Amino acid sequence: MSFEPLHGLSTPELVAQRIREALLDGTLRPGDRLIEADIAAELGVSRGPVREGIRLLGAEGLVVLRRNRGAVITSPTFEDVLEVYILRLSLGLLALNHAMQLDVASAPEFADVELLLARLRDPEVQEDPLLMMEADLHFQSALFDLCGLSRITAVLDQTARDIPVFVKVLGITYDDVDHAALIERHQRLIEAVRTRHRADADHAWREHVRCTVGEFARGYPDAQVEGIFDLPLMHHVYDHHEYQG
Amino acid sequence: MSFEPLHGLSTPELVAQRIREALLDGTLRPGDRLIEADIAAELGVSRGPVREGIRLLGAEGLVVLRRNRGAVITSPTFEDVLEVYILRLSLGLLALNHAMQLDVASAPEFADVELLLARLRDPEVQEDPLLMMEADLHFQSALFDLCGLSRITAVLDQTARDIPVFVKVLGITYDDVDHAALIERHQRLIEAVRTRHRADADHAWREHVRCTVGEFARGYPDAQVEGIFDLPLMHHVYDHHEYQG
DNA sequence: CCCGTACAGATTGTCAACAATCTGCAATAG
DNA sequence: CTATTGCAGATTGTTGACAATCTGTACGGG
Repeated sequence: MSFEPLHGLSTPELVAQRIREALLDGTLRPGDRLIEADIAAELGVSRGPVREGIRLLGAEGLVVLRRNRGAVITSPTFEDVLEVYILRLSLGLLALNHAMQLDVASAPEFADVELLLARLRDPEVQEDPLLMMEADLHFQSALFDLCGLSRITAVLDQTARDIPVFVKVLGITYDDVDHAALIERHQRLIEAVRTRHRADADHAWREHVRCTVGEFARGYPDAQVEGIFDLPLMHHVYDHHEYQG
Repeated sequence: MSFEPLHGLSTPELVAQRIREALLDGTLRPGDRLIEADIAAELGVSRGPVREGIRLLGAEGLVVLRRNRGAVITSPTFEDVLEVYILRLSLGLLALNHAMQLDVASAPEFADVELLLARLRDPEVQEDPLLMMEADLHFQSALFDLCGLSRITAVLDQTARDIPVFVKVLGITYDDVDHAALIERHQRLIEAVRTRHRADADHAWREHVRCTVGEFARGYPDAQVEGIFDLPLMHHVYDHHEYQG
């Protein structure tokens, strides 16, 4: 047996999903307005759920909401992508560290994480860059969930939903990514978490973010990455122990 | 002249605000259900705006939403408070660091931050612990806003809204806080940002969070703070430069 | 006596109509 | 000719009614 939960998504979530898809296939583009009535008519529902769905996207930062003036698709810049990755770098390290303070290797969820990593090896997934990116983010999300800090994982998940849209909308090319290297990094990451080797986990996650952003920057015309990751995240510059007591 | 913006809050925001206030004065308590129709009747509006307001609180983590089953006030634990402060510690450091990479001392907003700090010295504010806490968080919010990273400040602001409610609901006592010391720390923090002395800013913010949490832990019966801030945030344990290149 | 089912009340989800607000354009005054 | 004002259309905000779903209780079979 083992059934899927019956209704996966509520109507507003479905609406939000549809709009995200429209962004990914280019039907909707930055600057476009979202008219509640039009979307409602198109999807065959009333304005209520559509309104809620749009608010969901607003909270996510995918659309800008202005009172009495409706919703407009955001026009993200490469700096937005950088901000998202700064968030993911920092909160990812928090999540990993806290996960390793628990006995996470023996948790049943840990097996799921490994399953999701295996999916990245599927040639069919590797075929489609978007699919690959989504599978990658899905893996990362499951890994971070192990820490059990719901606010932190909520923020991480939010950024994860933004990434594919931003990449698409900004026209970032990421076709020539080295899948083998990516999987190798993730393998090291997961192994570090299992054995609770914090230095390795820290290293692997930093490296992954650095590589991903570097890859994006390569495919993107005018990227200004310096001063973001190289000029350190500040907490790292100065020795932590200086501040004890 | 110079008028205030005419309508400050939308109806849903007003509803959310009212519910927060009800939590702060004890009218609403953890585990209580929020019935849309009841609240609507009480506030003299229809269910629509009330529904939206409740969703706002849901996104904030103040209520738990379950499909078709309504909203229930969360029953936070002290660990929730710790998670919030871990987030604030980490993201605060990011925000400060990025603010100092800009020429922030000459920005007009910087003067506002100093004004908000001055408010903490007002004896009338110091009288009321809740007022003091809100003024403090307001100051911090303005300070972090200087970094110009909207996603990061959005998360910080969200946690700031949670804190007073969590403290009240958990029955945390914080009456005997040393106001002078708090202001002194903030003064050092603001000075460090102005002079772009990153080590000092880093130190001051860490210390503030550590003191605040320590204060809460003192007034709270069974607090388990160890292993959260002392077992480091991970990024700090290992030298950053080890990973360069 | 225990378990599963059927119902009734309560509550959320959805809808379509109405009111309030905004935007752009045209008319008007200076 | 430029700037302000007033309007019409478009769109969001709000409302009350209706539909779908959930919760708890009472009933009936085992």
